[in-house]
Amino acid sequence: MNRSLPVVFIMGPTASGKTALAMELLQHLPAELISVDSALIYRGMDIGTAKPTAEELQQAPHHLLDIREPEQSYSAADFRDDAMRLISDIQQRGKVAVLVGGTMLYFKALLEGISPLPAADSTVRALLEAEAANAGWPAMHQQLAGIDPVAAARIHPNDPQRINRALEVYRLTGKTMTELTLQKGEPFPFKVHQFAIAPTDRALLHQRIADRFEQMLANGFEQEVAGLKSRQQLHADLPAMRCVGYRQVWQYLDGEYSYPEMVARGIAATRQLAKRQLTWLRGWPQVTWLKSEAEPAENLQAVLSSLS
RNA sequence: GCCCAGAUAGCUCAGUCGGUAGAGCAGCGGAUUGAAAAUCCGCGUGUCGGUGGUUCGAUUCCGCCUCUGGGCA
Repeated sequence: MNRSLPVVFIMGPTASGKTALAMELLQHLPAELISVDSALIYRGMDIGTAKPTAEELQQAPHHLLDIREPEQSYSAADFRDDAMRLISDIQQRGKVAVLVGGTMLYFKALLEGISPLPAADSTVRALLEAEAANAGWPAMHQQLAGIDPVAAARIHPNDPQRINRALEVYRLTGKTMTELTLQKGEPFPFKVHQFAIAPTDRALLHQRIADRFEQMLANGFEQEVAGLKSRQQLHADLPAMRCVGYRQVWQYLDGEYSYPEMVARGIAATRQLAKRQLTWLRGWPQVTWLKSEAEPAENLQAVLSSLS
């Protein structure tokens, strides 16, 4: 394996122009793209995820797109396995792997590796959910405090997802999450050049988000969700159906609120996603910042020159 | 033109029996180890529409004005 070839990360909040930059890069570099996005993995979720179009994909194929049905699960660990394998493959073809996306936990899992924790187990999760429905999450948090006080101190009593996971780990292995995470993950073995792209002005990002959401609706987003909603095996609690925009359109179709309110909520949810992505990126080590509003050639040049 | 009801945070609204005010949403900051576009935590000064009056003191009571709904003409 040729480990002297660099890997490029292009990170950034939603609607910042990551895809455009990656596609531009592909014109000037022998490279392949890997998507780092927990929503783009789903087949049939195209409009609301702002998935690159068929023509764009023709010109710039992305790995890790359309690899799951909406009812299937995926995880940071799955992503890490997939991405590591793909990077090796790409390098063996003598090309640069360019990872583009906004799912920051996935980038982190790649960079720092992950501790040897058990995979999610839907049976155990369902059991814990049932217990929680009965006893309440505060009681579950107390239970966790008895098993793994360090984790309980770290996890807020109102955070059902993390309480559930910590209890799941214990029931599956008989070991606490705290004990298991003592063993750190494998750090990223490749040389990496990291870029983050975002508008300098938050108001500009908000404008781009609003414009894009309206465009999605004009492109038939509502019909896309209606189609998913009609599928027997899909329901509102699925991770895929909790994606930004999909959740709001689903609820609108259920009559929970009006069309204008759906639009407002969808846009707000997207802004909140972008803010969380920026929180990850702020203070991210060794990252070079690019501006969404800069000339494409300028950003392209910044990336290319770092590689030479 | 007349009558009624409103006018308080970016939005929707609550409230102050007169002692300058607080919720939800939005927004902002943060956390983040197999659900992560998820999940969770923290942050509330705003001429209380304007202007006169009563009062030790008015966002609160009274008058007038402006604007917005609704009704009558």
